[in-house]
Amino acid sequence: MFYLLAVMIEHGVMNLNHPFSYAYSGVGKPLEGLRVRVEFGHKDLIGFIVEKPKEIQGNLEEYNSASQLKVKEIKELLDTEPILNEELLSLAKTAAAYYLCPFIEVLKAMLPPSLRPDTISLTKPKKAYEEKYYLTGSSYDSKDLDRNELKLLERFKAEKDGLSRSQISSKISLIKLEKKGLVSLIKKEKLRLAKIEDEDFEEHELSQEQEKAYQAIAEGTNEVYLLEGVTGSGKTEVYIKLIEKTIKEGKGAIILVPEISLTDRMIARFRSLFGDKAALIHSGLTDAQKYDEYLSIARGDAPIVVGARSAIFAPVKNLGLIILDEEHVESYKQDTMPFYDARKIALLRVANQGRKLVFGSATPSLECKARAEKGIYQLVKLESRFNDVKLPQVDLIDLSDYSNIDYDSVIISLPLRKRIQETLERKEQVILLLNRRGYAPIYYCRHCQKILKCPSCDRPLTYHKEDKAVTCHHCSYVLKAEDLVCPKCGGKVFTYSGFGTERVEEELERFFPQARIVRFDADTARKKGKYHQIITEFAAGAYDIMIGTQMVAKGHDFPSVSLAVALLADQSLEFPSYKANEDTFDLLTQLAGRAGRKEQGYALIQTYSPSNPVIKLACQQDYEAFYKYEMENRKQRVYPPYCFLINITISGKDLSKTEEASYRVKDYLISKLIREKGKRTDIFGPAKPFIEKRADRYYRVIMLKYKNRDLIQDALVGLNVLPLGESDLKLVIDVDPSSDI
DNA sequence: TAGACCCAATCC
DNA sequence: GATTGGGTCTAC
Repeated sequence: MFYLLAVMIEHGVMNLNHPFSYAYSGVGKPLEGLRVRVEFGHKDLIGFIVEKPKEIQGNLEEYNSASQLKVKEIKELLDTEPILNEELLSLAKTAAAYYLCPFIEVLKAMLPPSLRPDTISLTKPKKAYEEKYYLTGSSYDSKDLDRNELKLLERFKAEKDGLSRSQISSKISLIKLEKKGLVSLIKKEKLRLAKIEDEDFEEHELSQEQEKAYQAIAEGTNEVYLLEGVTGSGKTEVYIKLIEKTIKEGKGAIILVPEISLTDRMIARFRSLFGDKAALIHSGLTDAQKYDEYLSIARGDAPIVVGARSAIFAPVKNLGLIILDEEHVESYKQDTMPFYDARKIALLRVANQGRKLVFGSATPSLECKARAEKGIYQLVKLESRFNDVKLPQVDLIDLSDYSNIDYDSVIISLPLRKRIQETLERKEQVILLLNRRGYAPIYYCRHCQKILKCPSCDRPLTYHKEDKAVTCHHCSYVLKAEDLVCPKCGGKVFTYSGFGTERVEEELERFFPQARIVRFDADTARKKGKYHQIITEFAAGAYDIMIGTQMVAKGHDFPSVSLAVALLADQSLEFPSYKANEDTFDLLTQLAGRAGRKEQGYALIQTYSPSNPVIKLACQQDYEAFYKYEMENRKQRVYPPYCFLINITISGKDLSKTEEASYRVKDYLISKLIREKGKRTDIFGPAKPFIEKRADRYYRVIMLKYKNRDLIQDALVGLNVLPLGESDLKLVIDVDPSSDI
């Protein structure tokens, strides 16, 4: 007798995305959900048992000769119990089908490195133990102990957490005490959890409005809620109360924030309320920490999970509530395999489970808001701000109006200069946003005007003055700015145009020599700990002005900021994505929200298009009006939420072969979706994406707009096994892409 | 004619 | 994804 196992192997490719049969005739019973070590071809790989093992009578040889397979015996069972519970296992299956990606890739995304069905998991940290001496006996006659032994015994009595060998100087007394059975060496699991800085939080009673919102969700019968509340309306307090209730009912909760940096405050707050019942999960933890946090969640020791995107897969026992804060933020969507969206996964996890899901936002995504309006989600609003602080007043500065511009600086207009000066005089802080790193985005030869471009990506290189380098922001290409030679004319003199944060910083230093200025972008935050350092120092008032990329707008609390400025709002508006309007509105709202946490603040928007409706609505801080405007826009152009999108990207090293293949893919889709089904599905492209070439590969995108996924699922599954001709050509499917380019 | 090189097939 | 094995090309 042996067990026949259906095993998925670790290679995350579509043509291996089916179970392979293996045999197990060793001791014990293999289970669905265990990892195994198997020989696949000629290599040892990790596999994952995906079905309930079948008992087969007779021996393996007989079985193999009866079937045409050459079933091999597995080499080893790697786990003693399933690494995923039933819910997560079935979630993985659903997600793999929805995102059209290999099942094993979803598992890898769900599990910490140490538990992944992946060869690397074998070398990753496992449980750590710590050996300490503990007081284990109590009956002794003090006459039998010498002075040193008694002294040591007293220490043991005082130290409940035990003493490690190195903490004890008198080893002889220790051995004597051990022999007398009074102390003994005990091996305990050591948790390598992330250190949380102690912070004091004042927890307030809920306001009437907050209480009402809490009641609506706590007593509602819906599964999904949208908690719509302006910045500063106190959504977090409502979350906390909901989680308290969930814990009291003996259930667990997950709360997601869009970025790792925002988990700091959240976890600190939850640890101060719930102690070690709150676990933290995000990709910035060490592998050991991820493993320990994961296990303490899976065991039920930590029923509350705080985290970024990947925490949506946390194995919370008896999960009752998921909260997704800042629901509209695009970082909930992963832009690499398996391209999942935490919002979608959250919806899958609450479906038909008697659980609740709360989406929170000041500017909900159109999809979410539309569903709330339709009554699919229950809409709960928070309309007043904490302490009744008024929303910031937002003013426009028209950059196309010459009277605003002093040619001494194009980017820091005259009215802006005045407002910064006034703010500094009041000893208040200023935040400036420019969504572009580096000194200048264009670097060109003074002699022949040739713009330097990345040889791999064909996009202009950015000049970084501080690093004395020109770099490509789409790949890792870097050139030293010294002794550069123009590839076209051999010229040696270069100049630049346009503005990046570095250059604005320099301008600010020129205009406000007395001000303390800090730059906050991926370049200055890169170094470890710098991110946090800049935020805390700025919040503590160590600087007067912060200039940075969009990370300055993220939900950090800077009480002394009274002026927030978008230096060039047109920048994000002109981005060729159907979401450009929404992203711009969100960014400007988010930025304005940085000003005036204590009392009314001000925001300034510099723009070349002051009559643009999105900019105007952002100035009025009118989300509802923006929602109506943009819904109409989407309806006209048929974009989500009026349809769903799928992007199919074909890439290759050879441009013409890539194009040829993409037309073949389109032909396939036409034959499957239009001719065969007779259903109307819109197929667009192949088009050149915004970044047509990246790291020596050319890209083409085909976009599908559809309304009913069931009707196109077969065709999509077929796409994954479509022969592309060249082995170098790649096809990637992105379901619900975060943009259409 | 060995070795390089490329592609398609196969992996249970 | 990685390897293999067979076919073809290439240099001496």
